[in-house]
Amino acid sequence: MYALADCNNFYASCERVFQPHLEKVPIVVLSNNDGCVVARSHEVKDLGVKMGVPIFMIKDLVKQHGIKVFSSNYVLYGDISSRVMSTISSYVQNYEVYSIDEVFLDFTGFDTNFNLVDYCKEIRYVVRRNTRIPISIGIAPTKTLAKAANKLVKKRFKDTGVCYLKDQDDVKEMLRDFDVGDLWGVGRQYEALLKKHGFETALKLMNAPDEWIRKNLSVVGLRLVNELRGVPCIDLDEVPAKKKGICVSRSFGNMISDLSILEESLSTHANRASEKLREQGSNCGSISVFLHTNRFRSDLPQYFPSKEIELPLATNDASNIISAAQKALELIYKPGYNYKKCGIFLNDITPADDLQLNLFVQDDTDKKNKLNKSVDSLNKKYGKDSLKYAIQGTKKEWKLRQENLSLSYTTRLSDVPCVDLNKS
DNA sequence: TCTGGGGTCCTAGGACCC
DNA sequence: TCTGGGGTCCTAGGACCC
Repeated sequence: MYALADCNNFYASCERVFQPHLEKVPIVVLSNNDGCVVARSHEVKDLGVKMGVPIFMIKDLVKQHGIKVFSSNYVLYGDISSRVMSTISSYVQNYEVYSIDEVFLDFTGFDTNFNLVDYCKEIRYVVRRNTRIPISIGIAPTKTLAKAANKLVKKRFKDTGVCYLKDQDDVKEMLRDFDVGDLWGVGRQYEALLKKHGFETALKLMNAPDEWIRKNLSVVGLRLVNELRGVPCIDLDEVPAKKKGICVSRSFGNMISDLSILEESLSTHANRASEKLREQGSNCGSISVFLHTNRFRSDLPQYFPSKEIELPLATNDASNIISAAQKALELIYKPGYNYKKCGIFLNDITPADDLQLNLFVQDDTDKKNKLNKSVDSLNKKYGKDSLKYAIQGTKKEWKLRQENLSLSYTTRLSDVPCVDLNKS
């Protein structure tokens, strides 16, 4: 048995933790740069606001219903997520943190000793008590079915918050009118294809012929169908795998044409990317830099260049990666365009302790390692970018738009809420 | 005026080897 | 007129996830 626990309207719920007066108020949280709606409280969902709509398209609705709008505050969400995960993980030996707001639990053997529904109700209660975050839990014999069960909670088991598919009879019963497009692993393309061929529900897909699935949805689709049949094909990944590629990119608050400002922004991304590389103990063998103009402005000239640079020695050194990024940027930069976004990819990732030397290249890795280690520990102690490279600049003319950012209630001392005991 | 930022896996096809 | 039978590796593109 597996369970999937997920946080309801996670980002929106996080904003409510320290502003409880927003409990019944409709709220949305926006993507970076205050662009699109990425989280909605249930009041907003009821108003018909879809996931991912640009906020400017619903500004009338916002005004009319007094929707509270938040910029995304990933520091807050990340911290609350780790509190939720640590509470849940105390109930089970093996678990997989699948995303910022979801965790798979391995309940193998639990069903003989526990009433799983009661057990999960207790988990829900304690998570809510410890963190104030509401969660839903789906339980079933495979991860795909647990995902589906979790989805069913919101439709049919709102009051208990738990849905348990004990055996294939439960599964068949529940999947009879489960939209095939709501399954984990069925996106827009597959949904259209499946419905065109008469597989409108999860139950119909479960009974589809293997050859047809293999041919049209590849082995990934076949795994999905087998999981629906109760045959586990997707393992629990307890240790997150090392990234095979690392990307850091951002849109700019405003369009930018000036090379020196692009350099500041790109080197900040390059620096961050090198930090991610060091965090997982890897080197990269090549980098690639890209620029984007604003694709929604059809009235302006468009330009989407990118450039890959191979490094002489695999590295995770910030200065090496920043200077390679700068070189690439100079090769693709053209004046006269209004750029909206830039970013860097790190590729050819290898373990840092497994460095292939080059007869013709001086290896100063040890020296660089010492420097990076010092910089990383200073930034850990004093806060992000306390110590940074001069090319990153200080003015941040390229910074994100974040007009409705909440405080970092749990991670910055000056933002910690105060309680006046005399008043209460 | 205003439209996010990350990732993974699989397949087909081409280039190459003997 | 007739032109084999194995492989590997890489890349681009397309599907998916949050």
